[in-house]
Amino acid sequence: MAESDAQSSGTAPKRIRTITDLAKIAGVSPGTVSRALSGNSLVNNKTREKIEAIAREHGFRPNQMASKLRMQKTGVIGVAIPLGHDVRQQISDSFFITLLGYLADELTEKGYDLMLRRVIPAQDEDWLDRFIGSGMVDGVIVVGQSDQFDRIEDVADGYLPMVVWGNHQEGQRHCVVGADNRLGGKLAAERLIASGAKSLAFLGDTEPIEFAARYAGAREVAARMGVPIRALPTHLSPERTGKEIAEHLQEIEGKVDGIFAATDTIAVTCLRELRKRGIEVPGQLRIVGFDDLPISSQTVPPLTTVRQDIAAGAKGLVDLLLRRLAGEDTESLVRPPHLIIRETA
Amino acid sequence: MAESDAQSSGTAPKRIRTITDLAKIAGVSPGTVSRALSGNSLVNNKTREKIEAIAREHGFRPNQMASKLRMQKTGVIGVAIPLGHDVRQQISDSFFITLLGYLADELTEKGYDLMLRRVIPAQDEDWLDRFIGSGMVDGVIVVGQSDQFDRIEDVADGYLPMVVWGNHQEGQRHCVVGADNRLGGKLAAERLIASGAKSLAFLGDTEPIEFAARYAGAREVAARMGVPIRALPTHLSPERTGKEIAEHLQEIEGKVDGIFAATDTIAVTCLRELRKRGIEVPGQLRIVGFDDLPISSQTVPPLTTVRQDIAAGAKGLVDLLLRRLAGEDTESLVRPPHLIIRETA
DNA sequence: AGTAAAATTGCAATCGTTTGCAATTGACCG
DNA sequence: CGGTCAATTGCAAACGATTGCAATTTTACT
Repeated sequence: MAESDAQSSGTAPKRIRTITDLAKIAGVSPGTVSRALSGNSLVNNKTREKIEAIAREHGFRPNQMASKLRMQKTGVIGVAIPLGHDVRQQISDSFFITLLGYLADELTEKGYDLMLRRVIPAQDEDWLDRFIGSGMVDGVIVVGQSDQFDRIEDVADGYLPMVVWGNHQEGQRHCVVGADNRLGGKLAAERLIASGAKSLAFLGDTEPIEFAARYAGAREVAARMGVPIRALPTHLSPERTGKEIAEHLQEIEGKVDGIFAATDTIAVTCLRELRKRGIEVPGQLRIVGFDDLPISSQTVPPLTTVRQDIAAGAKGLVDLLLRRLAGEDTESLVRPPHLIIRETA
Repeated sequence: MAESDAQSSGTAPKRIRTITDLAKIAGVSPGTVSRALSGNSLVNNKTREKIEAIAREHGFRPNQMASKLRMQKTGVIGVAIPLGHDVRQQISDSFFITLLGYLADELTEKGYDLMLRRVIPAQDEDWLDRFIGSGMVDGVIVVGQSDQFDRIEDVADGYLPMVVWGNHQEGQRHCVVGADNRLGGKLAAERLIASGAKSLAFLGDTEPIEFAARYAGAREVAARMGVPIRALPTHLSPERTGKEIAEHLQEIEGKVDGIFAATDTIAVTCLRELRKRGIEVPGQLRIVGFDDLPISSQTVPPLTTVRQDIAAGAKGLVDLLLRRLAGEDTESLVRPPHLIIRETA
């Protein structure tokens, strides 16, 4: 059966591109087509069926841009990953990536699409305003505060539908979801000390606010227990991390016997360097990580770590965001982390 | 200077929401504002500066929905991840996730935004048409063919700007980027045999077309060398994988001495199960993985694997897609994988 | 059959930008 | 000073869907 075309017979040759084309074919007005296709309105069943049939046959779908413009909402949630400290950080860090996966799940389930944007604040001061003001998204989830805490704070007052993954600070104005990093740091330090460490080190960048809090928690415990602790700064890009850790290990050999890694990723790399150097874990040196990534249970020996529940975190982010979209001014959600004792401490 | 309006003093109370508001304040027409803000057009420098100043001051940004509607392009590339076989597969599989990270990088760099959509074809037959026809994206990258080869083929003829990550088959119509899986399979089998294996097994789901090709390559080599090979089907969801592999190992104990894992993720899990059972690698059993994920160099012993260059793959996807957006009908890009010899085979 | 009420449909304005074309302004030259 | 030409600007029609309101058709009932 086929199309033919032009002035002759059969079915319409021209593709249906707009609701108006379809209306013409169906012999009704565009308004009716719109109502029929959106389902909910009051349209005669027979008309609706006819319209739907035509739409199906021609594979027609209403243009979303037009629809969204008219409806003043996009059905899209923006997810921004600011890469403040270390440009390649989060992309390779399975923590963020895993979180992203769960976010996609949750949002999809709630009927939202997800627009992903990596931002390098150093190159684009205005990233957050741009993202929000773009009119492309109904709300924003920021994954990781990076070094952008202040910028996020600035925006928070004027823009309700934003939720941030990260650390919570007394009196902050933006809504965050995250683990209690300070508590996590305490748990880690306590465990290291309990398993015999006499001198601690925090391995990782202490700039990012989440990490700073972890370190602070560890310091608090260390101070209370009279154990020394030092920070060993590390970048997060996988290429540099290995070398840096090796250097640190060289330097602290014999002086430190308990390492609290800012991240499981770092802990795993560290574990590998230790093996290279023939240092026994946990015999000579104890390690505790943070996150409890899937790999962490698979290392040799399996990693003792502080677990944050990523799936629950994602659910929390989406839940709060939806409530904010509905106008509610939600509180932050800080979940307690849990110590997972395996074999490295 | 200043705005006046309302009945009193200072700065304008009403927010600038549209280009027309701004035009009114600047005392020009909306058209001029549009031109000024888009930069490229012919507008008097002084006018432009004035307009830009006002825009900056009020934090005004043109509505993207309207702009995109008018311009008939969105600046967004859709990335679809079909979860055909195993719903939780890709989300947890670091391969896809890593690829996604690189895609985000590449697209951002080219000035595109990335809209992520997980699809469960079983629940939504129409996913690809919907995504394409939504008018939300200028082009589509499909990450993984899953079991949707045919559906993708169907669409390929009528829709140019689509590129797929996956396996290439003789005579297929859609443009893919991917590794030569069959060759990879051959490399793996050759290596296993070269390092002494006398009886092989392929560990992983053989349904997905990429995996099937890997298995086929291995079978070809095995046949040529007169070595038996069998398939041990596995799911990819991390919760089930462990148990399944354990069962397989139980069953094949002593009968198989070379395992080709469909994926590094599977290989790593397998390695762990082998350790549990006290089987020596590569002494009693050899393993080769596929992908060369970051973890793979960190296992104990480090994993021998077939490497596909994910970053290059992402670059290829984006590059081809952009060329297709420009109207070119590009060929598929199949890159040779490389054997990375470490210690498991 | 006549009429009121209910159910459908059509009309036309609207969402906020972009852009071809025409009108205006100003500069420059003889 | 008039005229020509280029540089700026304004006008108004798109882009394609949604929706309040009014007009029309059905249905229901007396």
